Amino acid sequence: MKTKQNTLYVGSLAKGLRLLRAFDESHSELSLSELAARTGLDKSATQRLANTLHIEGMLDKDPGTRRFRPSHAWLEMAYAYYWSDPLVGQAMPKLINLSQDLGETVNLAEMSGDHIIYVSRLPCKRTYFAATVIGRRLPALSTSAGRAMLATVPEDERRAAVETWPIKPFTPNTTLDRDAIRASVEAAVHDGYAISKGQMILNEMAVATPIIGPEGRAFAAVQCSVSGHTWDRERIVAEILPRLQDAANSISPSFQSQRGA
Amino acid sequence: MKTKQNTLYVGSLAKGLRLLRAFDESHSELSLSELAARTGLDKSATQRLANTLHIEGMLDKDPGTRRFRPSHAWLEMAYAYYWSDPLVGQAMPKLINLSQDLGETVNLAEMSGDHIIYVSRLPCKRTYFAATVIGRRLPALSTSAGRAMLATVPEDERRAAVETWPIKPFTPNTTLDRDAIRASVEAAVHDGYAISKGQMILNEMAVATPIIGPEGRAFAAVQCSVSGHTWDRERIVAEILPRLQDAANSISPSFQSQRGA
DNA sequence: GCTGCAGGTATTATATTATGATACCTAGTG
DNA sequence: CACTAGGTATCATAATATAATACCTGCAGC
Repeated sequence: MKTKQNTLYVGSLAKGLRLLRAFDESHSELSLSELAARTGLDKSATQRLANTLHIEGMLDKDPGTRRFRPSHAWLEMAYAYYWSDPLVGQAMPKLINLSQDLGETVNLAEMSGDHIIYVSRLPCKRTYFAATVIGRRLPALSTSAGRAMLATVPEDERRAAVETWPIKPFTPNTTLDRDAIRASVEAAVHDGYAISKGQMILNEMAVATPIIGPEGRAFAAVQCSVSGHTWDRERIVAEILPRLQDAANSISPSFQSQRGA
Repeated sequence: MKTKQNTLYVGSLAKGLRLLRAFDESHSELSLSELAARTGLDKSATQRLANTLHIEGMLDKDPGTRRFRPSHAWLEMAYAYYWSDPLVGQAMPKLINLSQDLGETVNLAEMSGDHIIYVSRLPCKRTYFAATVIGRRLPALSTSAGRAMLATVPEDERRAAVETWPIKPFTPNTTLDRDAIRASVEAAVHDGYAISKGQMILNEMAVATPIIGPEGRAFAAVQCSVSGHTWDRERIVAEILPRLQDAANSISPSFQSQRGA
């Protein structure tokens, strides 16, 4: 193992985590050999690590197919996360009120490197599955929430982000032109909110307002998703935005603790 | 390490997982020494393992306080879980409809050993925080969902569960008398649903109907929580139950894959 | 019904890797 | 200012993870 030659680094643990990360949206259950292939570990290592994870209750194993799946422990981890994130506790009641008030889907997103991650979702209308579950990470530049947050950081940093952060097409309409993205972000600087259309799924519209943190900088945003068939920009600004902003502002208290190293 | 003397068991990985499990509801951020104390590992081991988890992005570290916290990766794990659980995809749209229809909080619970775990929650009214986040595990015998599910298993198994599964007081009204619990479960056998009152929090009421699986046995339930101040048993049966049952029945298709070893 | 193969399971000798004792820093307290 | 608690770094040691290999099992094709 030529990786991290550090006596404070436990390779076996890191490899075990690689097994966990092998599961995602399109790999929801994996056999031993698939795990080995996806992690790049050899058969023996995979066997030992997967077995350990199974014994420890992190992976379920179908006795018939011998395939591994994430266990309920993965949900318990989300539960523990929630208690550790001071924002969620503050925001939850206001988000519930907001979603009931609007009758539309309301989300809480946080900045996570150059992505955003949905921390809480309150779906009110049926949509596609991925829009209803928490923990989804999306490129910040392609989301209204990400742009609304970016709008609160200093100009140089903002520009750098628009130039370098990753983007990739989700729909034929996903904006891949960084100039267009910059325009959208700068509009958000001016307006204090961001609206996007069809970035993640066709005909979906989203509006987001930042939750301002300690130094005027946002690490989170409240976002509302609606159907582009029944809503347009004007009506969103008139009917949704005011209440969205009220909610975001009422959450804003001091969130000193920034995450990461 | 006298544990699992098995060559297919990687101790370091298991120890790393112990660190992760050290975080919970009442331990949302931990220092190195607290981690060591809670896991029973010595200082050096804790240091190395925590450091590894930090490098791998599983733990955030506050640069000021040097305390560790669950990272966003913990939410991503929930996301991966959702894709692996066939029930969630089936149930979600119906649950959304149901919650909008009722205007009350709707939950999806699954059996997890002798506990239930909330897999999806759609809060409609403000309640206490723990009732709004997924991944919470509760003793099955103390919940309407658990009792509704138990009601679908063979009699001997059911009796054994009522006798032996854990219970503990959450409120002064939590039922600790196993005879009373048996009565409640047997009522659910007869009625096809379970109603509980004040088990987890004072004056909260809950009604649950099982999602019937392959051999007539339920591994999941749809549950609705309401305030005991504004609802009573009769009104729940009259107004909530029918729609709850419709929802549960419409989900029921074949869920062959049972979890665990 | 037999053969071959893919995928899962079990064993073992080897040395790489995790270990934990100890020493060193740093910041906060009395 | 001295003291302490808590975090960080180092290192010799052997315990532990490793990966090669052999063994099962069940399925597909003949």
